[in-house]
Amino acid sequence: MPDATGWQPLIRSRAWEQVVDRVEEKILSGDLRIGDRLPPERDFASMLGVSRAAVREALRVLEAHGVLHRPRVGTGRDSGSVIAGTPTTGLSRLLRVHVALSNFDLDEITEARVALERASASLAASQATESDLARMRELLDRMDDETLPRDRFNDLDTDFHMALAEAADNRLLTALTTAIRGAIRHTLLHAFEQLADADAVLNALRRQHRSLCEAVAQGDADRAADEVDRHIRGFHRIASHTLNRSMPRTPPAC
Amino acid sequence: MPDATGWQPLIRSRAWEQVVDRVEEKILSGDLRIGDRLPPERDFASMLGVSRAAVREALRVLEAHGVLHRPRVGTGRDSGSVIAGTPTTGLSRLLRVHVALSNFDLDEITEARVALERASASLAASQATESDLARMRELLDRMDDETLPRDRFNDLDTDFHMALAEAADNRLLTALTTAIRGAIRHTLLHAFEQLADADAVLNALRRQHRSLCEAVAQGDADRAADEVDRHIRGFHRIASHTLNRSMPRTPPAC
DNA sequence: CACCGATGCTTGGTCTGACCAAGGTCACCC
DNA sequence: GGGTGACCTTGGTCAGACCAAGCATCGGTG
Repeated sequence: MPDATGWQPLIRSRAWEQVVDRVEEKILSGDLRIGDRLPPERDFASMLGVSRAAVREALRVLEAHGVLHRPRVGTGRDSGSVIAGTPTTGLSRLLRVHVALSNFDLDEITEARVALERASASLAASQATESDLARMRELLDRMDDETLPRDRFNDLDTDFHMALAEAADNRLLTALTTAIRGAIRHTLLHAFEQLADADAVLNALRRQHRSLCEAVAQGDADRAADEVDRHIRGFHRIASHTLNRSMPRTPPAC
Repeated sequence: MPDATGWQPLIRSRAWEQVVDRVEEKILSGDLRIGDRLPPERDFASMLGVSRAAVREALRVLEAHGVLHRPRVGTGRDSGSVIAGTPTTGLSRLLRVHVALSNFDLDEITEARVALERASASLAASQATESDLARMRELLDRMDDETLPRDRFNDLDTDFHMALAEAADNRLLTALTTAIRGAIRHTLLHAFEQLADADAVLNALRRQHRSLCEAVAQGDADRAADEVDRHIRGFHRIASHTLNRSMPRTPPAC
């Protein structure tokens, strides 16, 4: 929106920004696809008429967004900077740090998780394959181990929810679910470790997972959505209660 | 997951990655908050024992993720790199480029939109303020203008959906909705411009918006969710049909 | 002929040092 | 007192250099 005078100051875009834009243009227009290679940094720099440093800063941005693989040295077939298409890592990192900056609190995240996972659950119910179900059941079996350390349980829990998202066969839902889950991993783990009545809670989680899994297997989309909804909100209630007791206040800024 | 031998190759992390990690640690631990300043690049580099280039590459990554404001030169109060907390820009850019890389197709995106906006709509229905409703109605009034160019209509449509998300008072839902909408802005605009029976479609959209807005105003969460669901799926059906006719195939890779 | 090691090229990772431009500060001069 | 110009700080950019890792090639050795 222009300001009152209709004029706004020019923002000179920096060299590396223009490099990012060029690459993104090529991707948007379909010129660059997953697996394609960008020119070597030195060549690319001279092609674009900028310094190698500018190119490198641009490549770092693209890599951080999951657009490029970690570059490899040498002359091999996949040496250099290769177009990737792995949004999850960047997405997760981005969400995690913004969660830490308290742009998003746990209530908001829970609400979004419920929305996304309800959708995953009902899609999964209508189209999960046998191998999807087998994967989910295998994870649940491993979670039944009473001697499992908390962090392993938490990781398996994460894997289960990711398996559910994958069963929905929707990569965006999967990526968002994975990213959000990754972003709050530490928070959840902390909650797990502080649990007052841990065994009861863990058993409740196991029962809810089984029941969700059953609903998916039976193809009951509505029940699957409701199960995952109750499951997430239930644990969130316990977790936020636990966390509030152990960290009553965030320390004030200096 | 470790490989069969239980050993996996070390991945030496690069200098700039360690810088990013340091900054993120400080954010995760609460040491750095929104508005705080990082040291000047030169000082920061010598503090961390790396070159200025490494620091700069790290700052670019953080900036791309919306963690830092665009740095300002000079000695002013907000000169240098300031912690930001603006996830939407980075999120949108990230999603857009991954949409272009066909990591996500329009069906998947629509499903995710429906999931997120159903949640927004029902939350909004239960807690929208008068000013939220006024904002939404004002946008709808402006969309009634028959002479509006298609791109303006599209932008107002976007604004309406963002206003809905904001009425839900959940910043994560808002950020995700905005980012996804931004990622498919061009696609939707293209669909708008290719519409066969444009007036009929636009009028249908207007009716659906009004009816959604009414449901929110009446506090009817379930109806609001269903309205937005039908609205999004309906337009998606038309849009994908239109787009398929105008661009029957993506050209094969060379 | 098959195998293997040395050598050299390509490529990313890093650092140093330099210059420019923009924004602020402050002392000096009218 | 007010303007103004010198100076400092800070990011933006570049050139050039060196290192280490990965590959390819070639020549020697069995």
